[in-house]
Amino acid sequence: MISTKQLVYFDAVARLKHFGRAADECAVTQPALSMQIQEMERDLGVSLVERGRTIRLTDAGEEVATRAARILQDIEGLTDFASKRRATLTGRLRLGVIPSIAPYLLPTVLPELQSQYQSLELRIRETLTEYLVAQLDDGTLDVALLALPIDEPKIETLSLFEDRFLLASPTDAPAPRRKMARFEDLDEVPLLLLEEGHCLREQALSFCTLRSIENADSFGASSLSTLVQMVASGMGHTLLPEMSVDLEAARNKVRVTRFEAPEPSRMIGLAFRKTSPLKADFEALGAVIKATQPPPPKV
Amino acid sequence: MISTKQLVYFDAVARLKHFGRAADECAVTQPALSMQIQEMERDLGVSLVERGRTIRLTDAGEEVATRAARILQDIEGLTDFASKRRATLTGRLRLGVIPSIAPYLLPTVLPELQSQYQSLELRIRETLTEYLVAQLDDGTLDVALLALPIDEPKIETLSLFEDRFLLASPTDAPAPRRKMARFEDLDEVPLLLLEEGHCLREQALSFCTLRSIENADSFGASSLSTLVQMVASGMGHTLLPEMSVDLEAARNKVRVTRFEAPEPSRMIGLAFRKTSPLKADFEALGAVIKATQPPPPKV
DNA sequence: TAAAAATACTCCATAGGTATTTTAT
DNA sequence: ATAAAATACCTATGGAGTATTTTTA
Repeated sequence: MISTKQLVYFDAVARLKHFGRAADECAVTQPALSMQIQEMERDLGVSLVERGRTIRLTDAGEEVATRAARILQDIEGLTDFASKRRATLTGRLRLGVIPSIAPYLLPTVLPELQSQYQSLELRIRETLTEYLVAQLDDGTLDVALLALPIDEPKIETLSLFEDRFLLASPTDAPAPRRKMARFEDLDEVPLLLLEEGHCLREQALSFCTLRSIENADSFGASSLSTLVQMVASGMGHTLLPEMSVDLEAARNKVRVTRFEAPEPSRMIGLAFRKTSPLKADFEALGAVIKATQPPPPKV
Repeated sequence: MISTKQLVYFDAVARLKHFGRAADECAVTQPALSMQIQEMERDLGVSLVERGRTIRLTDAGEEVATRAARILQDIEGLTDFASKRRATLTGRLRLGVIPSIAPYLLPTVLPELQSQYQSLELRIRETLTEYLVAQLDDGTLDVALLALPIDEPKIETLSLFEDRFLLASPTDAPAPRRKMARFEDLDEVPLLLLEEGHCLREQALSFCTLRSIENADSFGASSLSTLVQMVASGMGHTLLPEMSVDLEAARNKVRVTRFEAPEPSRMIGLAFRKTSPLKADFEALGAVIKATQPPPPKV
């Protein structure tokens, strides 16, 4: 089969009409180049060059030279493309985000990403952890931003930062006895949660005592926004991730209280196939996300 | 630089999504193929394949696969083109012919060539030997059909057949004493010739005695047709190449007589640069021309 | 005779093979 | 546990270098 080397050598001969100078341009000796041209003519079964004191391309040689030049351009195009892709976070990146993160982080993260990585083409998909993991698995997603841990053999994760849970209560509820909330406080009141499937629901429940679990609403809201509105209307209390507080507490009248140490929290991180060769890109992505977050809480 | 081998191997991997089967298809072992793919990724500086129990192309890998497939197609196109050109007498052939041959041979030769070599693209140029040789020399002509010998260091020739000269006389001239003409007959009559530059003029003169040369018209006709018309109108005699007799004598009233042995003749042949790699094609061309000629004279 | 390409030969890089290990599921 | 790719190591092909010959103009 015709090699790129032969195409390069022949292209030089076609342009310079001189084996010696073509060899110089290709940084090889004249016999080396001559041999490759002969081999190429043998492969093709056609004379490409008419040799004399001065050389000339045959009619077939002219056509082959044209085609060779085009092929070499395409190969250059290939390497150029690759050299652009060498930089981290370029090209298409399919990012999945869970619903309890997306509305709070993306508004700050996306502009930052676009400004730092102009050639990044982000495709965002927002759905539950379960589906994100399945899509990572079947290759329809490159990376997911969600709450850790993810316990899947094929999945590797990267921790980014802790996101504390705060207690959200109706403003018309009795004023708290302490400045800081305690888990036992939940025993006394109805607890509102997201619907089944949201990891936030399970995480919240994991901090509760048996009593408070019995208080939990078994229907569940379909979004944090709805949940906060329910709290504001006095239907009960809930746990809110800190990243959502600015947005959700601002537009609803709810009282937000931190818990006593140890404060409950979720770990936010990235998940991706452990076979993915894009780990470096995901680390860069993680750095950008982390940078948009306020500094970690002082203990 | 990316080699065609790497493109072939990667194309197989991209299609089959399996190193082992790709290696089979390429008739190499799996490690050999794996090494080339790794080398290609190193060259490009980009991961192309995500390895796991089952493999997957990266986004960059998909793009590279598309480009690679196209490049491989173009290389195939190149070799296909060459394999078509492998046959003799295909593609462009620039053929020069002298004026004293063209009108008599081409009408039979060209249809025969076209029927035997459909993919031959003939370009015909008709001019004097001197210019044909110069154009062979500077590469604007591939081969010329003319009268031999040609004495040029760069030019090689191929003899095809002898073309006898016959004596053409006005029908109103005194009836010849013999059935066969003799050179001395020319001493008695005015001799008409083509104008300067036509090899036919020099060839005719070379058969004549000093006496008959003095009879020669010093102006000269610009074509054989004109010359024969001049003979027909009684202005003198001339030598006609046999190949022209059917056409020229038929439409003019002239008496045509063969010479006694040794009959004067010219050798018709092909001329081309001795460096030309198309000699095989010229031999095929010569064979076709020869085949259109009547069998050689019996001695 | 001079310039250029072809040939002869030698050497080394590397592609490819075999055997084995590592990795992923 | 198994399938698949990576690694280690070795061999051999062939690409490239030097020196020389042949050919063309």
